[in-house]
Amino acid sequence: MSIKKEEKRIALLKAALELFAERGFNNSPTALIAKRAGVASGTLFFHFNSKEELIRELFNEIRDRIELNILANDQPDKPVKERLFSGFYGLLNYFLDHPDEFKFIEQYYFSPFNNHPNSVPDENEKLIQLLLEARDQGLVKNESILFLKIIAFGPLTHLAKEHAQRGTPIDEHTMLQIVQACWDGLAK
Amino acid sequence: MSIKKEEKRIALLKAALELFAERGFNNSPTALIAKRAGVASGTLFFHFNSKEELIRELFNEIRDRIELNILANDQPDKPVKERLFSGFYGLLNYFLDHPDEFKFIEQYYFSPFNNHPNSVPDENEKLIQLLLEARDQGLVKNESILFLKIIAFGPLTHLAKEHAQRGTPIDEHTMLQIVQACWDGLAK
DNA sequence: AATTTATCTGACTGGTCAGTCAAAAATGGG
DNA sequence: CCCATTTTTGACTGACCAGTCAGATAAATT
Repeated sequence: MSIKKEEKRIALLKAALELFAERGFNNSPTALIAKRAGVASGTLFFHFNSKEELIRELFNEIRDRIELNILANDQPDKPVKERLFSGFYGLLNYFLDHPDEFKFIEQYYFSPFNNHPNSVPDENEKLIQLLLEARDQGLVKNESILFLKIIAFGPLTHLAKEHAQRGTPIDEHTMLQIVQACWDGLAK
Repeated sequence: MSIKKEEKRIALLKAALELFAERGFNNSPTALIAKRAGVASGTLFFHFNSKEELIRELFNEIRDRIELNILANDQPDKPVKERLFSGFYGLLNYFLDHPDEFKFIEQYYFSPFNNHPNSVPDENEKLIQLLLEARDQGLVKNESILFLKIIAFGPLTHLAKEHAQRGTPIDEHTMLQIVQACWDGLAK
């Protein structure tokens, strides 16, 4: 497998991500994706068996990038509260920096692909583990994991949505406020 | 304009809503919508000029239903705090009772229709007015409307999403908890 | 260099689907 | 009942698009 090949694969995924965010899955013909990636239309089907496979692989790749980003910034020796804080902040920051990826995930979430057996993997297992740890330590309310997820991720994703969809500018102050509010909602 | 005509219009909108929730906009051919509504394929285009118009009208209708539902339950003589509480609860309840409508709205939100000039009207103006009123009265934090919206609607929509998408059962207790948590996040 | 293998190309195809339209059926007023 | 108008029908059309494939080119192997 040559380097050239990998390059084209990446160019195709990048072009697809851009177009999906701009125009949606169904409004982005494979021929257009190929064109933007600078390759012939048939090439897409050499790298991916179908448009659906391309979409799935793009999803997996993005999920991994997010997970990696969180893991990279985590400092396991720090207290759980601090780790959660920077985890939330990091996730929010990532979504604001990568609105295309956020839009893509939301589209994927509500797309038919989701109804397959192995559906909707959680994008941020690490943060959920940390939440459970915090609960065990009595730092946050002793409630169901559902409750904790809603309170923690609801505001974060809502803010990211506002930014990705309407382009609302979000300053540092607002981000910190929201992260703090998430924590307040969780804390005992 | 006969009653029969109005009936078919409604049947078409209902069939479209069901199919959109089940299969998404693009996976729901107009012929299939017509079939489920019990009319011939051409009839759809007598009632709506295009598939896009059908989608837009369906969105407007659903937005109006939600707004009406909130207004119907509002008691303007009660204190603002109480009105906000029951407003949140009512909205959450509505989404849990009408997952198809919720799914539709989310799809619409991330669809290309959204990029038109007159895009994304707020689904719940009334609640936002109440939020501002509460802020004026010093009941909630003196923060930007953006902040208030994120804290109030973030958890609500996230819970509705969980229910609509994965079918997670939501009991009364959880609903009240979430509404309470929203308030706690807002309150001074 | 010759040969095999991997990668790429773009014209083409078969299927799908939004939207049309001529003719049929239903409605309603006089 | 007659005629005009509204509403419905479903076969049809033209555009679009995912995916194919035969042949071209580049890379790797001998």
